[in-house]
Amino acid sequence: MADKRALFREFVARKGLKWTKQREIILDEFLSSKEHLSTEALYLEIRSKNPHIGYATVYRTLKLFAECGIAEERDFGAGQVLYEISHGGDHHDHLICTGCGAIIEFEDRRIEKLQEQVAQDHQFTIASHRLEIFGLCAKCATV
Amino acid sequence: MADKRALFREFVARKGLKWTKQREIILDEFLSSKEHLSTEALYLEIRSKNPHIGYATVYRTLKLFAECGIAEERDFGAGQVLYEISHGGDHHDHLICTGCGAIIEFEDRRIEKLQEQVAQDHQFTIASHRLEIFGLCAKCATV
DNA sequence: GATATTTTTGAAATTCAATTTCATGGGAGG
DNA sequence: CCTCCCATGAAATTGAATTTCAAAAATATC
Repeated sequence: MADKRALFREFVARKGLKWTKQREIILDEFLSSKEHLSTEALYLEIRSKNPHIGYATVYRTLKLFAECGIAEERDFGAGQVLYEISHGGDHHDHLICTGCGAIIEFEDRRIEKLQEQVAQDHQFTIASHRLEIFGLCAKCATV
Repeated sequence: MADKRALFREFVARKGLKWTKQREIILDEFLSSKEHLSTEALYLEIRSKNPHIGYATVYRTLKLFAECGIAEERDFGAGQVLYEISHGGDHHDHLICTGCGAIIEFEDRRIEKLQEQVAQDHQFTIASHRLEIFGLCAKCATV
């Protein structure tokens, strides 16, 4: 994760922005998290350790992460955007458990290929895509 | 489309709701539209012919359409929900032009099959899914 | 290392669609 | 008719996202 820290520092420098204590704290907290977090959730997490950091700062910093490329914004239609750590260039999609909220990532080249074919059939140029499968994970299905 | 009208009337009766002039007008307007409409857009369209119908009524009626099954709610992440007429049981996905906003529907059984396979690999039970491909349509790509 | 310059911060305000409230109006059965 | 209960629509509320603005902090300049 050290490289992601470096990436963000470079990004901040390149854009003529400033390196602040808040950005460092938010970056560390974000990179050490494992889940898909909402701005609110990350804010609360940070708040518990650093009561002086405001929501707006977390919000703006997450936007910067996304712009920089170390984070990705995901809208699963639950009314709030979630941020996840960007895992390099390989695109992945999601299985979302409507029971417990768990989010499982997966990758399938065959599906991607078929998408390209569909796009071609419609003379459509792909910029991005998202595939989300909703249902129940193994744990929730047995309850 | 007459069958969809019948479906909604049945639904209204079954739920002990009432058949009103407003619901009839909104239903007709919705069924005669061809595009993916936001509540706001449908409201404005209806408003131009029937100034006495309120936004809340259009909003609530679209919700009823969705509950009844003659409409589907789609959230393409553009900040507002769009409604489309439900085309029977066959699921379809979308190509969304970020240039002109055009929405192209497509269907691909092979992709669906692969999704089922992925779900199985993760002991995941599918309830629904959505696949959206963003990019440029033929028209916008050449500009 | 003091000062000027520019960005950042955080509390509060604003936005915008979605959703709810509530008093009034309107169907359907008795 | 009349009574009950649902529907309507204007306005209020919600909730997340986003912006504002004055004070504070970081970098550049001398």
